[in-house]
Formats: sequence, C-alpha cells, structure tokens
Amino acid sequence: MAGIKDVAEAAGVSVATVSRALSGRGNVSASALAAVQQAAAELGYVVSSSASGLASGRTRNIGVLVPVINHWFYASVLEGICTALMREGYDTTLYQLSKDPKQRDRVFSDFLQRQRVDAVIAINVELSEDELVALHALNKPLVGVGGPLPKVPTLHVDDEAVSALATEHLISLGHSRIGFIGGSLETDVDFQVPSHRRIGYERALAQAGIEVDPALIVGADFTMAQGYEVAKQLLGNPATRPTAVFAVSDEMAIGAILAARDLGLSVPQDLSVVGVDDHELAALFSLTTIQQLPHEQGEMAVGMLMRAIRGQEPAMAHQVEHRLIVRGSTTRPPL
Amino acid sequence: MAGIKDVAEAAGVSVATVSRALSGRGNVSASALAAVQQAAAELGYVVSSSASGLASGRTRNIGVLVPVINHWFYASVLEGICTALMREGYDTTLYQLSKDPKQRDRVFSDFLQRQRVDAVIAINVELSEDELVALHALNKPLVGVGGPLPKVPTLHVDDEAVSALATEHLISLGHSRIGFIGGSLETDVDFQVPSHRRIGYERALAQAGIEVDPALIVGADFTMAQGYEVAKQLLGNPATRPTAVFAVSDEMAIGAILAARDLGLSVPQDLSVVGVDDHELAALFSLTTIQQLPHEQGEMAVGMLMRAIRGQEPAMAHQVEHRLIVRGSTTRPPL
DNA sequence: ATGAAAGCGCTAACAT
DNA sequence: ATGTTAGCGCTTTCAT
Repeated sequence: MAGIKDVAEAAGVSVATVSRALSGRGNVSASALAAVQQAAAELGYVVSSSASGLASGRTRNIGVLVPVINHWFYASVLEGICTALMREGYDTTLYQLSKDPKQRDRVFSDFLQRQRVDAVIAINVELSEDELVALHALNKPLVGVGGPLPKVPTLHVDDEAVSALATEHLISLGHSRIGFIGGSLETDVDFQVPSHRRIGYERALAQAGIEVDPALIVGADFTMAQGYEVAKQLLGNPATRPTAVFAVSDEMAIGAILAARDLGLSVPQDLSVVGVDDHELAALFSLTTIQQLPHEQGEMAVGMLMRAIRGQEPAMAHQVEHRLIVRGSTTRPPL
Repeated sequence: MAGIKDVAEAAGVSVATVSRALSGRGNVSASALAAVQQAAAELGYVVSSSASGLASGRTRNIGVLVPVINHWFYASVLEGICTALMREGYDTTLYQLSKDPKQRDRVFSDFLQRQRVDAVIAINVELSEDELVALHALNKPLVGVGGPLPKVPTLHVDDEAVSALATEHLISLGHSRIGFIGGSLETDVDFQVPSHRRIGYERALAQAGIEVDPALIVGADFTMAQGYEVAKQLLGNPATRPTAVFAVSDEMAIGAILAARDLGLSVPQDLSVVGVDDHELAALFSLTTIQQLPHEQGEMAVGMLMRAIRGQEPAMAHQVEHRLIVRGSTTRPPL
C-alpha cells in the first residue's frame, strides 16, 4: 500500500503538499498539483479513511437510518442516496432500526457514536424522545426523508395535498361514495403520513359538500395483501359498496383492484381506484396514482446534506413535488 | 467526547488496560475489567472508529456490493446482512455497482481502496476480469451471495435442482406441455442463474421422456411486467398453449397468472403456474413456488465472513436449502 | 496483569 | 506556495 510519503517522494514535494493537492484544500501550484496527481495515479495511492478521518475529523461517510430496506419506498430512497453520495465521493453506511429496543439502543449509543459518519439521513423513521435527543447530540448535519421528525429538516410530499388531489380527481369524475384505505394505527412504519392523508381526503370531501361516511374508511399496513383483505370487506356488500376507492399506497390500491376482480367487479367500470406512489407495478395495473419520486427525494436529501456539511446553509424542511398520473383505473361512476 | 484517557483516569488504570478491557484482547483482571466497564458506561465512552482503525487495521465495517437495491431479492439479502452484522457490532457500508463504467471503476479504484472495510460481500454482481482482480487484490475476506463469482466462496441455491424440482412437480401432476419463462440474455443482473435454471428444466423434461419444445421457452427480465408480456404471447394461441408454466422468479410467475386471467384462463384449472423465490406476494396469488430464503442467505454470508475474519476457517462455497411450497396455482392438467 | 511509549497515516497550524 | 512538525485517539509491543 502506497502511503502519502511515497507519493511525496515520487512527486518531489512534501507530504503536506500532497495532502493539499489531493484534497483541494489550501494553495498548490499547478506544477505541484500535476506532479502529485501523476505520482498518486502511478502508485495507485488512495488516502486511508481512518488516518484522514482521525486527523481531520471528516470521514466522507454518511449514516442512513431506515426502519426496513425491503420495501419499495425505502429501497428507492436509499438508491437515490447511495447514487448521489457516491457521486460526491462519500460512502453510505446503513443502520437498520428494528423494533427491538436493545438493537435500537445500540444504534444510538454505539454505532452512531463511533465517529464513523459526518452526517445522518433518516428515512421515515419514528424516533422516541430519547432517540431524538441522542441524534441531535451528535451535533452533525441531519436530514429526514418522509415522515417529519421534530427539529429535523425533512423532505417530504405534502400528504394532505396528495390525498386531496386524489380525492378531488374522483369527485370531479362524479363519484361521491369514495372509499378510503388508509394506514392502520399500529403501523408506525409510516407514522404521521396516514393521518395527514386522511385529513386531505376528508377535506376534499368536505369542500365538495360530501359527508364523510366512516363505514367507507378502513385501514391497512400499506401492503398489497392487506389492501386486498380490507378492500374485500369494503366492497363485499353491494348495498353499501363505494363506487371508487382511494388507497394511500399503490400496493394497497393494487390489492383493492385484485379484490374487486375476485368479487366480479370490473375496474374502472364498476369501481374506480386511485393510489399514491407511482410504484413500479402501477403501470402494469393501469393504476391512476399520485406520483412521488423517492429516488429523487434521496438525491435531494444528499444535496441538502452536502450544503450543510460545507456550511453553505443550514438544511431546511422542504416539500417535494407530486403529480396526478391518470391511467385506466379511474372513470365516471356506474350509472 | 470522552476519550480513552478519561476512562483510564476514571477507572484508575492505564489506557492500555482500558483498550484491552474494552476490546477483549489480552489479559485483564476481573477487577480492572469491571472498573473500566463502569467508567466507560458512566462517561458514555465509545471507541473512535478512525483511531481504532488506524491503530489496529481493523475497521469493524463490511462493504456490500449490490447491482440494485430496489428489488426483493437484493433488499432481502441486504436486510439479512445488515441485521447479522449489527449483531456482531459491525457496520454495513453499501456500494451500488451501476452499469456506468466510470462509476464502477471508482468503486474498485477509490471506494474499496480507502481501507474503510474489513471484508466484502458481493450480492449477485457480475464482475469483469479486472474488477475481480481488484477485488482479490484487496486481500480481504470475500463472500458472494447469489450468482457465483470465480474464486469467491459463494452462497447460493442449486439453481439446476430448483428448476428440476419445479418441473418435476408439474410433470408429476400429469403435465407434459410445460412452458418456461427464464431470464433473457441481456439481463446480466442475474447472470448464470438463468442458464442453470434452464438446464434444470430441460433435464427434468428429459428424464421424464418429454421432448423440449423451443416454442415453449421464453425469456424475460425477472419483473412482473415482463413476465406478463411474455406469458401473454406464450398463452395466446390456444392451439399451442402449454398446460403449465414454470417461471424462474415469482414476480414473473405472478405476471403469468395475471396474463392468464386477462386471457380468460383460470389458474390452476386451465393453467398451472410455478415460480421461484417465495416472494412476499406469492401467498396472495396462491402461487406454488420453490422457496429460497434470501434474508437467511444474508445472515449466513455474515457468518462465513466472521469466521474468515477471525481466521477460524477460510470461507467456502456453500449451497443453501430450497424447498417446494405447494399452493393453489398448480393442479392436474385440464382433461 | 499492567503500564510506558512507539507508532498507525494523515491533516493543519505555523513558519518560511 | 511549500515544508516542518505536532498531534488526531487509539492499539500493541515490550518491559516489568
């Protein structure tokens, strides 16, 4: 392993100059820069992250907190983060926060305390008061994606507006009996998001002068399987069946489409369905949805962090765009 | 930030003893151990990874190479790895290998050279000759999960046996016209796996004395959408339609089920379908499948790596279990 | 079993 | 613009 000394020797300069040339901090003449770069390339020199980190306090590594990985939203955000960080020359270190309190504890008391990361991105994690305190005590730039964290600048769609838009789309088509498949209370994975989305739905109904019917509101855990289950209950009784369903995730919306099919209902003739996400499966099911772009959210989060790290500006909360994508799952209500 | 000196002082011992006590290397008396542990706990002392890494050469961090994150198999393996590593006190650093050659290059020439990781796990990545050389040149423990890498001990299911089992299941039900939805040649994401799976399919047919019909063999990219597309072609012509389909991933199998439905075919009455994976959606579609457990594969990979790191044994290639899970998508062929 | 001290490979303050 | 050098916070050898 070539070290900085070897490069200095080969380039005929001091180690300080090599350090300056390679890190871009401090003044280096063009000739020295060139000599250093060539020597480094020839020797295959790469700075040791431990040594550099110890001396400078900067690790070029970002910690990412996620509740789960194996889920479209989280995995998409993570990909965006990873791609953007790599472009900046940063590593991505992953900390999965399970429900196990001991394991969670260790993340905050050990893993994040090791000085391995320069900053932290939290993807839609719900933290206890203590955990939040611990996170802030790190005294490092912090950015959230998804569920808003108290005192943490967060990137997220306007959940109320998303729901209102979806609901308004159905109302504008002539629907008035609109079912709502929201999150369930136990699902802390998407904390806060569920309630905001429900508020948007009710607001849109209210604005259209439609009364909220509690019988049309059900909850599920954001998965296709549970979406299917609750939709079957919601749609099973022909007397009370809604003419449209708004599900707060595409996976649940697809579950509802499958349930409708199994009940002999055609989508969209007998039932219109709208989801949220623009999941990769949405097109296959011709699902009308409100698009959010998690990959882009991940990249934006990195952008915010980089600016904060460079001290250019403190990160600030930020709403990201959403838009209605109309596909084949919505139409006018049956006569 | 409390440092090792503070702990030493508080515990009334030298820094060397603190280091030994906390790392479990070298002899420490029970009394010194207790004093150190208490002092460390009181001060909230956590070793600095940079300082420890620089001095010892060990980082307590593992690099994970993945081609994509947002995919059931990869995300599941990653979760398993992350969980298991955390249990061992290790961090997980993620390197996504895109198709962009410059970006890939940087992973091998920069990111992995920074001495930030003690070992590397590669999940189903296909590497060029140069990349393999670079990886081995790290001189660190290496383990693969999924697609076998030359000279890298790898954990994977026996793809031929998986396919043979799925095909034999259909044959035993009485099917002889069995369609095959395999991988496509361009799909390097799952390199090698596709061809092994096809071999197993053909072997099972041959053993049953059934001739391979090339018209029944199609390829897709492992996604539900493409599975749907190719299945429609395969099933569209009633004259040549198979009575069963074996798809080498559950997502493609589900795509085939959806295609069958849209063609007015009932599963399993008109068409039996078998997949591979035991994807989280398999149960919802009542899909018969060959289960592989990627989460467990991730955990096992960590186990192998830990043993290699501790010098207990060199990691060795290893086949992981698979088993047939019979659900409702397979039955006897129509009369 | 313990302590003193020499690095680990780099960065940054200081001097020139 | 460049070099000299003192750490960064720990581990480990060596001595005891």
